[in-house]
Amino acid sequence: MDAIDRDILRELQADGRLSNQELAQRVGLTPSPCMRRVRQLEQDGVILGYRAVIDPEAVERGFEVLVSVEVRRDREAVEAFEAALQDIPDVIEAYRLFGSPGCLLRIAVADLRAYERLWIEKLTALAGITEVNSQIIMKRVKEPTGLPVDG
Amino acid sequence: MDAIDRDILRELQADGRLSNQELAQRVGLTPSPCMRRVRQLEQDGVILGYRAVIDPEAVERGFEVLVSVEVRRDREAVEAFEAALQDIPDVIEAYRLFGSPGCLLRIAVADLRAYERLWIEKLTALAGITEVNSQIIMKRVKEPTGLPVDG
DNA sequence: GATCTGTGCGCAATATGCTTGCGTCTTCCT
DNA sequence: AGGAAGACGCAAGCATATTGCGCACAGATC
Repeated sequence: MDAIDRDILRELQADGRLSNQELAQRVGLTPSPCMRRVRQLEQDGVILGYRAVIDPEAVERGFEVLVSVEVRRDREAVEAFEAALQDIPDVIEAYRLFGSPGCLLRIAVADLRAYERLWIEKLTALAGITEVNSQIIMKRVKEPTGLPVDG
Repeated sequence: MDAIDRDILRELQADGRLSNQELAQRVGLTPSPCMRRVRQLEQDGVILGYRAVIDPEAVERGFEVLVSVEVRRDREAVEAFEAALQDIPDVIEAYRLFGSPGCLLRIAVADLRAYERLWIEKLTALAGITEVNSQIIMKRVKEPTGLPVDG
């Protein structure tokens, strides 16, 4: 993992569909060794995959909410809760935290009405929960644009 | 935007480097119309881009922290704060919220030591802040794997 | 109910880019 | 200083992307 590899990571993070030729030119290599490096990075698990980024509005997911959840502090409740999360597609992302809240969910739905329905039908119905606190996102201040690659 | 378009979005979200041939086969089309649809989705802004997903551990960013920040409630302070965030690469993602906390940051650094340095050098140094609360992520319960595409 | 029109599919040909084997150079270790 | 391993660049063969064209289907109009 040298400077060129890091350049490759930066470029592919910005545009995952860069052609090998273009990528090679940008990092100062010819196509052959460039592709070998990419393959190597993929095999080593440095590059986990490639993903298209979709506009949430276009697929009716423009309304995002952060939900703090407190779960009863016993193993069964936690495991059941986390398993249940997997089956709610609206839950985009979930973290278990130290301290309070015990868990944070990021949820994407169409609008406030859709969130109300999700809240009443799914979230409050989850077992072992002692507290639910919804916070609507006013604005995304910084877009997740990938990890910084130092060096 | 019909059922085939949604299939395309699902497939490309799962693997953004799918060849057009393979993609066409999966959604039940021949390569030509399939590529035309993809181009259209790109032009319409439904597909915002493509991105390689990198293992945070491999680039020294395996230690993630969620930071709640309270900012003084005046326009200048908020704008200065949000502008300052843009210049801290360790801040991967930032949301301005209704209610409390006023702002939530997701931060990725190498380890606890690196976070301590960031905290003391950058976070506490930000102007207009009234409260900073760091929460270390114990576990990512649900991986962000893209948006669900209904239909 | 027939015709017209617009939209979208599939086919085929061209061009582009990917992929692999091989020779050469550098670098590091002994 | 010599040897070996790793990485680069070149070139050839091959897969894939890309474009223009003809055709079929659906909706609207008369």
